Amino acid sequence: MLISTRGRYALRVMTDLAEHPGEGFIPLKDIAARQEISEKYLESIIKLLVKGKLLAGLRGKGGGYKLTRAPETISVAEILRLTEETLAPVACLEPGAAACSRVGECRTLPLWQGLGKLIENYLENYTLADLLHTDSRGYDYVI
Amino acid sequence: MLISTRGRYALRVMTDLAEHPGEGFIPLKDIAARQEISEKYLESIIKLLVKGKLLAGLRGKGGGYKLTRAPETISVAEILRLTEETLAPVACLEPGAAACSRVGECRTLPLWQGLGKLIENYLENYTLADLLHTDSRGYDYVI
DNA sequence: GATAAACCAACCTTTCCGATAGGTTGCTAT
DNA sequence: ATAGCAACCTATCGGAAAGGTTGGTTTATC
Repeated sequence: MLISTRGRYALRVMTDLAEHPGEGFIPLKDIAARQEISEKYLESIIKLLVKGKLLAGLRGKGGGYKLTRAPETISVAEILRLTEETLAPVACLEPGAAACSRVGECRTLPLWQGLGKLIENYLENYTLADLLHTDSRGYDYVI
Repeated sequence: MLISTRGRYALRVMTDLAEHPGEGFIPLKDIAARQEISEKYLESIIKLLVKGKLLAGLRGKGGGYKLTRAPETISVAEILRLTEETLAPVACLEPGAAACSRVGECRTLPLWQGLGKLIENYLENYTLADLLHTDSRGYDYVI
């Protein structure tokens, strides 16, 4: 499993907010209800998005969350990097992974590097705005 | 993490055997030594490969393991499917996943389907024989 | 019959995911 | 000013899976 529930939920939150633009701040409670996700669990996820500056939170009555940037400028990769430990398909490709002592003789490294690059490109070029158009995209989308 | 240590080790085993063709059966001990993997742990991995008919085992003195087919005809996907629970990037794409009740309204499904297909294609078209050529492949390899 | 090797079955430890619970701070309307 | 709303913070927990270990049994060869 490359993407955990956390990541998937984060994406749904962002999509939800993108679908309700110009409505000011939207309370977590509303998002949780619409997306059918536990408020408490969602809270821990949103915290990551706020910390990553993708969302702004406002306290008190009339408060809630909203996007800090336009959906067209936010990539899926950017969102997932905030919730996932890593997007690398294998451990040895993780940023700051203990350099494998077998690098020189490793026959599988190019395979993993190719796969990692493929995934990275895909997620990097898929924007939040793209997610709003449920129709055409998907399957055929290759860099 | 999409691919676990088990999967990576499995690939290294297969590569190791492919690099020593025509030598009959190769004992696990030799593979473990060359690949610097614990014999016992490797045993549990090889068992899966035998069960999946990619390897044949012979007991007793002079015994060991060998490939059952030519490296050109064995895809990386095939190997990984024996060791990994799934190659799906997200839970909702797993074979036999409880059909999500939100399928109709899910904005992220096409994203995941596209990603899953991308990964699948890549691994399906990468063969064991390709792994032996450490050089060019990798990065630029896109379906 | 001793040795080499595949096979088999438990078991254990650590880590992380998904989730819950309860409390604190800051904002706004009355 | 103050009541209530909603974001924010901290801690805890059960379960699953990964990664690995230990010990034993069967089959073949010399």
